[in-house]
Amino acid sequence: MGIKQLFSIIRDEAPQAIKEGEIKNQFGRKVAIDASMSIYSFLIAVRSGGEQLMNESGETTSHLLGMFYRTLRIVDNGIKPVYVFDGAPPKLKSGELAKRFARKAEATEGLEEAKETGTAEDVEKFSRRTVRVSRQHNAECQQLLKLMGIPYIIAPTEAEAQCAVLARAGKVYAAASEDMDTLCFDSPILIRHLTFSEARKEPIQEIHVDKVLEGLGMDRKQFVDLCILLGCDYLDPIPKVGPNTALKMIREHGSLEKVVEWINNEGKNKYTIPEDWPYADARELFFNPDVRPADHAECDFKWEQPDVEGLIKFLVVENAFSEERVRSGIAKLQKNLKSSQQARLEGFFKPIPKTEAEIKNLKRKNEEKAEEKRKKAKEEKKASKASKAKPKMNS
DNA sequence: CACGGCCA
DNA sequence: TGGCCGTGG
Repeated sequence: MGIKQLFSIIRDEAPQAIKEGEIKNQFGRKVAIDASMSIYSFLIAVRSGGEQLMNESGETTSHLLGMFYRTLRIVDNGIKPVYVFDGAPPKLKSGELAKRFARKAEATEGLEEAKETGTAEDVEKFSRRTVRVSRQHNAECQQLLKLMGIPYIIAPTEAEAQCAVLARAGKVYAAASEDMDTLCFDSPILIRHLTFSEARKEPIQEIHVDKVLEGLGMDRKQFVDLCILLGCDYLDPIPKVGPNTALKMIREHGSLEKVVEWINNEGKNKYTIPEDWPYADARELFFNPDVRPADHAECDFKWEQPDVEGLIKFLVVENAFSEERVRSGIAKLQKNLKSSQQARLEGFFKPIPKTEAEIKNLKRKNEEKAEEKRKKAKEEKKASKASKAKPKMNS
């Protein structure tokens, strides 16, 4: 899922595109978060004894707990999140792609089921693999966010694409996601690991798409083609094509059309394009996703006071959360909303006046910084090559 | 996953 | 102070 190995390519070929930092650096920023993806990871990770957390009626609460505490942490760091939910799965012209993938998903599920031998470990594995975000999970999280005063919007299709639209329009600073696909949808900035910088040791990464293209020496179309070649959500990968080959192919041939043509002729002894490989449709999904324009009313959002009684009723009464923890969480929401209003009043977020001279100065400084980074990165690359160190990197 | 409590 | 581990619902 997602684009495998894209991150390591960017790290190697366009290190200037990745800025690393801590969550404090994000203070005061608005970010768009792919809600459905977050919910999915909560359903998988928030467990006790291998089982999802539940309320007294036996209904899952893992997604609510994950979303509640993660959002609190984000807000507590002065970040203003807007959550974006998936709408319908993307419709392709033929609708074939979606169907094909639904079948494939069912098939793997069946396989897992067949393999299941009944040991506790297998059951747990199985239950994790068959996790799907349901309509109810989404609705409950939306209810929670509403009560928390945190805005959300529902995308026509893919949340990633909608996040990118918001970021491009400047309605948020960045799209926050673990999924590199967001870059294909042309979000200017992608923030990865937004939440787990303090908890784990890993830094927050900001990936700047313009720098990615610059470093790779590609235009956006070639970049998307590269991503498709690396294996996107919609298409099977081409056997024997890994990151190195994919990069080489796009660089040598310039486009997927040419790559396919080459494989079908000169390259046919080594590579085979999967039988059904509608790459043009996949590309179309990245270039013309079904999204709401940023100036649309549905893309208006604001942060509001939490509904204290509503939250107590929903989380404590209906879902067995600890009242004490919920109340202290609410206090954080109130405090941070107040302090961000205060900051605005005091002109903390006052836009920097951009006179000609200032812009020039800023540009010069950015150039210098970039140059310095490039130098440093080059040296680091040399050093790591010399020592043959293989940096570990997993998505 | 996120938190808090515990211990070195 | 920070790393580990149990608990949350």
